[in-house]
Amino acid sequence: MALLDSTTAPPGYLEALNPEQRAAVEHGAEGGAPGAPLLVIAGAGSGKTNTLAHRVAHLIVEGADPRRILLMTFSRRAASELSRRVERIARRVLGEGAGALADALSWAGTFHGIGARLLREYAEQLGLDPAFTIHDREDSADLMNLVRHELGFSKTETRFPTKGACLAIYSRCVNAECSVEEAIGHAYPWCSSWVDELKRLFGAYVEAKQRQNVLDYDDLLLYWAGAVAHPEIAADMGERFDHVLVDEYQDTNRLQSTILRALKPEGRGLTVVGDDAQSIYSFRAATVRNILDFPSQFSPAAQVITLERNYRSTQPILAAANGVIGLAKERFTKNLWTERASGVRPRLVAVRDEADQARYVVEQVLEKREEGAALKQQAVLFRTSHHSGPLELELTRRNIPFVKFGGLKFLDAAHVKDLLALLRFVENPRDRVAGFRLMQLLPGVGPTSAQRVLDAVEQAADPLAALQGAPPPPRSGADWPGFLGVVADLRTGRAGWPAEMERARTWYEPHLERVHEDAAARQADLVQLEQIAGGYPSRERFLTDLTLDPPDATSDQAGPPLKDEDYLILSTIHSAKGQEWKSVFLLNAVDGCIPSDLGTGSSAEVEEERRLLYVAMTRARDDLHVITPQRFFTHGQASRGDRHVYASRTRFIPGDLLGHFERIAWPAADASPAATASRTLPRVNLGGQMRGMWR
DNA sequence: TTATTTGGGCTTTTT
DNA sequence: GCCCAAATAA
Repeated sequence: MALLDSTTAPPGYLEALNPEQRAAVEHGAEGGAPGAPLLVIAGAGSGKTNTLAHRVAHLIVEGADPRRILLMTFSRRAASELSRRVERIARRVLGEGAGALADALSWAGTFHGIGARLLREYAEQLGLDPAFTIHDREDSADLMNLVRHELGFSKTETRFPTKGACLAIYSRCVNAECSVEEAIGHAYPWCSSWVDELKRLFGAYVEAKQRQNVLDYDDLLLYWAGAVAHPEIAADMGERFDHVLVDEYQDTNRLQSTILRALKPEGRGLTVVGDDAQSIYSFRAATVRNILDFPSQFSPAAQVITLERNYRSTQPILAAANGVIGLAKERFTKNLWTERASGVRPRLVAVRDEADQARYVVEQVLEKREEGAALKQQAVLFRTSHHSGPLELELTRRNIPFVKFGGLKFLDAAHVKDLLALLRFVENPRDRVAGFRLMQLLPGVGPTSAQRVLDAVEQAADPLAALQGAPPPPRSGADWPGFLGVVADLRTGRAGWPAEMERARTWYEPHLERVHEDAAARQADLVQLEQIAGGYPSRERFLTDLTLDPPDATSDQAGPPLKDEDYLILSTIHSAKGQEWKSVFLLNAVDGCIPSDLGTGSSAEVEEERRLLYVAMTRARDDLHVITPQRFFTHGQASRGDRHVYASRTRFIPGDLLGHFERIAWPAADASPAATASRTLPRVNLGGQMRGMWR
């Protein structure tokens, strides 16, 4: 590789890198000035984060201004991890005075977070009110539903798509930059008779958002792309950043690539990093074309550097993972290799049902802990959030602390949403979804009278004055002045932030007690929310950051576990991206779960499910347990019912790959009739049976 | 007009 | 098991 012929010895802090990593770090970095575009194909466990951190630190050491570096990652967790590492490296090279440098790395975050920041900054030029509030997915669905009702689509002869389906189609149009017809495509065939209505609905949805001064997730990218479609704005924005680095590029969509190209048309100073074998977000319109087509978008073409040496997993684990991805229909990259020899193959564990699966995991986890592996070094991964249900029960019963990533979030709880709606309504009184939710908390106020008040508010030049002056809903009684009072108090901001959280909570608590039976537990959540609020400088920052980057873990305890506490990690495979653990347990490695029976429609979907299994397996450093329960109890029956179906090993581990695994049955073979019986029963189609239950 | 009940349809992954 | 819409009760 021509890049490697640098004649001078590397600076000390680059010595630990292998030649390819070093090439990626040093590419076009002389003097810290922006160089030619670079694509780094980084296989799983190939030291990607480390390389990226070294590249950023190296640029700074060479003289680049950290305030002029834009660093976009997939989650803010990844962004702060990266910033921390950059700081550590820079500090080691530049000495203690470097502390301020990493703080200056202020443009590190997700695409959506950076978009929100830039849009507020450029709001005036773009004709936006900088006080816009941001709707999360549920808020967006609620607004879509309001518009759907207004247009009369909720009572059509044949059923109109649900709010969730409408929003999903809309979102795909925006993110994939395609038409409604294309978005419906094969993913939503049952909606194809509604194309004209959907277009009308989407038009009205956009108008509603604009009247209310709210943006949804997609808007953060869409308005950003719209802004940089104007060359003057693109030039101005692009010039603010000498270097633009994007992580997990395989999971970006067309809209994001449009933004990047507008910011850096020549590709100068542009670095993207990713691995097409780990592309698992196509349901969010991510496309591997972004990474595959990147080099040829520029002339001369971008330099490509491939990292194939894996530092994470033992050789047997890697062999099994390579075997799985080797069966993929299309392969664009490499086989990973490692020097981490081991005689222990990954385990393929057959258990009778999900309860045994949970017991197996607990037994193994405790055994590993006895051997010295902290719980935090061990993770249990699964395809969908509810797959961990039986395990969570078992962990709770055995008093083993755990934290779960993915699936339902803290913020999705009704009481948390209620309180946030109040803050958002105060921040932006035109936000109809917030107001609508809020007013209906008052006894005697339903949809009709809430709408009436909101109509008055929305049209007024001064919405808050209009609210205070609006005729009270007839049956709202003394609660109405109480509501107006809290809104007025919070609006003046006299109490200051975060003290106003307490004011908000005091107002909400009586309503909480009336509406919910388990008020005590929910109150604890709100106290916790108040603590989180204390970490933010203002109400606006709190609301924005919380919607763009919600706390993504839930645990069995009331509060977040303390830093020094030990707990087991439970995570969806999607949320496990970029992470690694000493031991990994993969639940439900059976057809119907992986691949999900919903994801077997097209070959592209099946291929993505295969990559999902690959991602899960490559998270493991030392040992990997792939578990296949044979019997699933079906839902929709009394808890003591015994209706069940049988599942077979995932199609992604066919017979010829079994040699990569140590196959065991657990509990160790005994003569119990159930265990024997299950092994002699025929294979059946789990997905088909589950669907058939509802026909 | 609001609150509650009932019946039918769908059920993933997330910024 | 959850969401939604229509029906029914207060």
